[in-house]
Amino acid sequence: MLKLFNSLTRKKEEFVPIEPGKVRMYVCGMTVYDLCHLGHARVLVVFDVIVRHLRSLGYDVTYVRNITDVDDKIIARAVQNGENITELTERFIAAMHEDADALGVLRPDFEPRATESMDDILDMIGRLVDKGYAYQADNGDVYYAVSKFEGYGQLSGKRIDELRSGARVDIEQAKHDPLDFVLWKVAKPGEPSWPSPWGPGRPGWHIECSAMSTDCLGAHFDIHGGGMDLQFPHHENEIAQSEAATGEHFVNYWIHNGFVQVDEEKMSKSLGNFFTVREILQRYQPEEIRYFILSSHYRSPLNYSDDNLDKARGALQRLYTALRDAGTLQADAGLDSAYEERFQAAMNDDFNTPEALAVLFDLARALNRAREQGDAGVARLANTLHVLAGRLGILQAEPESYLRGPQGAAETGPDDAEIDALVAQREQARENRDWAESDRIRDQLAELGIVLEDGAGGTRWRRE
RNA sequence: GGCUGAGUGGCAGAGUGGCUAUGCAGCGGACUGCAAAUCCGUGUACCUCGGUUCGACUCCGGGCUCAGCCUCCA
Repeated sequence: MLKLFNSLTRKKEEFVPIEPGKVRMYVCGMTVYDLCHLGHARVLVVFDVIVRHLRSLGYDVTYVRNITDVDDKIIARAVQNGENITELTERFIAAMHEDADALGVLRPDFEPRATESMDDILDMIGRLVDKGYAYQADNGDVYYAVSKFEGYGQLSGKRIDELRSGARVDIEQAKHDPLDFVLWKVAKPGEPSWPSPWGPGRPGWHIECSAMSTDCLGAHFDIHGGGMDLQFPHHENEIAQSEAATGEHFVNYWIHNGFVQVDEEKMSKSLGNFFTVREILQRYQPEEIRYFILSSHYRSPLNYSDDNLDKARGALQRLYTALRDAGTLQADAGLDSAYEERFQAAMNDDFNTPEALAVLFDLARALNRAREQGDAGVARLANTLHVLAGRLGILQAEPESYLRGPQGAAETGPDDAEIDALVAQREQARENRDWAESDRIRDQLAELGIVLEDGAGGTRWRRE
């Protein structure tokens, strides 16, 4: 039985889908004006693992993750670069896909874009205006009247009067209430725009998600996710828009992931303390980033440091070593039910990936022990490790190729052939019992970051 | 100020009202020409002060500290 923490109720609840056997899930994706940083990577990986787990439970999952491809920042960046917004967004969408693919993130079933959803957006704004939840202000912008929506503040645990008293002095005099937010922005000269009953303009940020999620999944769906910082106001506003427009309950379960931090501080663009996925990929393998993300619970803060990435590398080395030493995988060897149950129990407990990883390590030890003792269960344990790890999207590479490091590492150090040659040379020395020469070669390789392992079947090597 | 969440051993990070988390690092042993890898064993822990309880790191209350949201943000 799957339990998950619902931000709406702030409680762990049993998951019950609206339609038996099916899950409809929407996650707020990126605004594409720059490269993905580790915070974006965390959202991608966390919800990827959630989808994988739901599917492993047998659910037919429809996963939607949108792309925001028009907003103030995109427009500003495009102006700055002297290009149109489509050139800019296409470039960063491609970059995001590259990063997501590298991290082993499966593509969502639908990836709607704001600019391709104008009909749905305009339709929803129209309904809100018709029902009296929205108004066109003197400056031409269309606003949502927060005071008209009764449940406002439930998701974020905020009270309307407190929000209002704490609200900053608004520059936008056109609003009737400082809490009102924009649904449609009239275009200033030179800005990209789409025609609408309220004049040419572009959608506000919140309305696109309401429109796209409703279009893809219906007015009422199971799970809506995103980063913790979207809880307010973005998701609060989505609820207000969608429920006012459709008259239906919007979402049953809200899932919000915690932040990536640097030195105990949120990683963000404005603080300038962010690391892009590509920067990190120059020094670490993608799977190491993925493991690092999964090594803490999705709602906990995740502190970025080289030390922690190094630990992810060490952990993967151990798991891959166990798999490598177990020999060729046999997919028909079956699963060890005790380990599978423990693993699923961990994942069913609000997607407890650290606990699930601990099961993998116990499995690795059992596997190593079985192999050393010549037990018959090796193939089954190895297969179990491989399959369960696959549900987290790790350990799917050829162990030897992971342990020998990426091609990138070969560019700065010796290539595989050179290493093989030195290893062969050392093998010769060892046969002659020339330990001094043997150790000299091993030390030489060690300085290049190559570690040797002498085993019964010959010498193996890996990059540290 | 309001509202969330968190404080676990050298580091990272789960969890539980009484019973080994797990990984890395450390220590002892096995294996090895020596190593590495692996296996076996092992040490160090639950912010603080009260309360509940036969018994609390785990529940309740106060305090302290930290992070986040309240403004664009994953």
